[in-house]
Amino acid sequence: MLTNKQVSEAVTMIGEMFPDAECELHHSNPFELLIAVVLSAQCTDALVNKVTPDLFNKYKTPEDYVEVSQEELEQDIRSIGLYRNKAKNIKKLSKSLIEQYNGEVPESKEELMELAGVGRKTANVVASVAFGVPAIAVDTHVERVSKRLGICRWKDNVREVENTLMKKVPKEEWSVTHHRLIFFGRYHCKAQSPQCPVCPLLDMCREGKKRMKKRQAAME
DNA sequence: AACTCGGGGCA
DNA sequence: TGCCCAGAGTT
Repeated sequence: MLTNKQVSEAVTMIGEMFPDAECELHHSNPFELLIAVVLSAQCTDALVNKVTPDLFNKYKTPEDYVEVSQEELEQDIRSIGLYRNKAKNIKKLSKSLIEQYNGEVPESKEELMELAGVGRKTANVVASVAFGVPAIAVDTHVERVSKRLGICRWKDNVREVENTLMKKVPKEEWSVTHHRLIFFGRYHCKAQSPQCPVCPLLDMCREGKKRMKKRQAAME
């Protein structure tokens, strides 16, 4: 397991690899971000960014989503997949916003997680990106790189990965940490093709060293 | 813990 | 054309 000092070194090095790591979803306010992150479940941000310009041009407020028919909303987000669930969740979530929060997006992770279609990851992204709440969103990228590097244990569940990251990274760096780990996982430490031979973190990476050793053995 | 929802993108 | 992508809800 990496020490706190090693984790902080790793995060710094990843920061140098991705100096402008930040939320890639198009949005201009907390409500749009919330919708974009809900839509992004189980699909790529790039795909979500293809539908949001038209979507946000058509729907400005929670009322707009409540008033539209389920079928019409489904058609508007059809290309991202899982569209029936997502359309249903967005209508339900919009209704909750109107009834419980005067049409505004709540700022706490706990309140966000009560909303339809909003789980741990989505709540953390919205809270941290839109409201500056300290949080580390653990998606599959963050989970994978945390396990490969040895920040946490292989058998840890999402909650444990999140807790370990929060323990090992100073609170004021949580938001940069989660964006950097996401970029690192998405573009470099990819699920099927980690770029170990050219990785600046190889020396401290548990999985990377194992893979390189295997590679070496295969060469001989 | 396992299962379901799903079309886009790439090889 | 088949595999990979990537969370939340339900049972």
